[in-house]
Amino acid sequence: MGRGKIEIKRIENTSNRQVTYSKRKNGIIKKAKEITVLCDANVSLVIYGSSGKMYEYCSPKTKYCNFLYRLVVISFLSSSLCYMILIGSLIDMLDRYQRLSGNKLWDAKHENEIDRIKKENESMQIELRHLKGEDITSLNYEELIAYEDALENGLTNIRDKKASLLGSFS
Amino acid sequence: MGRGKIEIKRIENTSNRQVTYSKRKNGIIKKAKEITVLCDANVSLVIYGSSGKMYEYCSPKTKYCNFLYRLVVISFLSSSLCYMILIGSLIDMLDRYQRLSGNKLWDAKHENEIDRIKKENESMQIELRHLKGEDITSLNYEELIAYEDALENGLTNIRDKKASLLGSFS
DNA sequence: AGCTCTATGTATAAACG
DNA sequence: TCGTTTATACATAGAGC
Repeated sequence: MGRGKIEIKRIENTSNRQVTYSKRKNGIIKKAKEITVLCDANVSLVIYGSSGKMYEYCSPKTKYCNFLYRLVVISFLSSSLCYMILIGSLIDMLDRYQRLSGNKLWDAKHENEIDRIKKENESMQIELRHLKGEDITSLNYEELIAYEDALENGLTNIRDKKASLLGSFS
Repeated sequence: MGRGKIEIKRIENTSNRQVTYSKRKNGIIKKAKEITVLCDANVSLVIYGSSGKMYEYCSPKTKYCNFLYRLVVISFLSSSLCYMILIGSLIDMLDRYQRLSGNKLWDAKHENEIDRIKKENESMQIELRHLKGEDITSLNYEELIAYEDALENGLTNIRDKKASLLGSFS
């Protein structure tokens, strides 16, 4: 094009590549805007180069697509790292998706449930250790007596059961 | 352009609009592909017209952006309904996002984690009940002996501790 | 890095099949 | 509703600043 036709392959010269990128990026965005107006179309466009700077265009018409407009992706490919910054209504969008599709992607209540169960878990673990006589230095006398009673009671039950099992053999 | 300059405003003639849409859509997609190759850029492009049929392009380089490529939006604007069908790796992408950003949107592992903790919880509950001598009808002789040992051991530890507490008072 | 210029390659509006 | 054609408008590569 222009002063000379170019082959569609990677432009090796870095500065030429950058210049072409900038020009063509503007060109595409312009075209995207035009087709939006001319044809009632909906366009979501995200372009980003190796600099990490991102440009995007989203036609205003389809509000349910605007999450694309709000999706900012900064990709540092050179360092093999990819950061994604999602702003705004992604969660809303996912919520909508879940409602419409019936697919359960994510449940805010899970977090609470996990917390609750974990706490339950922890206290049971402590009780178990206490019953086994471990970690009992922090216990006071009353607590020790309570555990002693529980253990004696359990022992009695277990021994009764044992005896009944032996009895059934004879 | 072409045989005559056109103003950038909605093309009222439906068939002309459709033709222009089709041509320009192809043009934009071609440009998107070109800038991808020429400039090492990453492009995500979604276009859809009033017909509801959607076209998209996503440069292959940035796999972390491919969810856009896999995001199919069928929008029935005329009926004020919006269906979103998200295929494939959206969940993976969100997971990656959460890891990289530290933002907790949702955790796919929650479900598994809850299951795991619940099972742990359950087995501890059973063990606790057994140690207290409850629900022991299903236990066999060896298990009873194991519990008896554990209880005796625990009782010894608790009694020792009790004794040492009493001793420190005198 | 960003702007202008300009020759030239492309995209495309309109027309036709 | 599709391709194909073609004249024309537009985009842009390269150069210069």
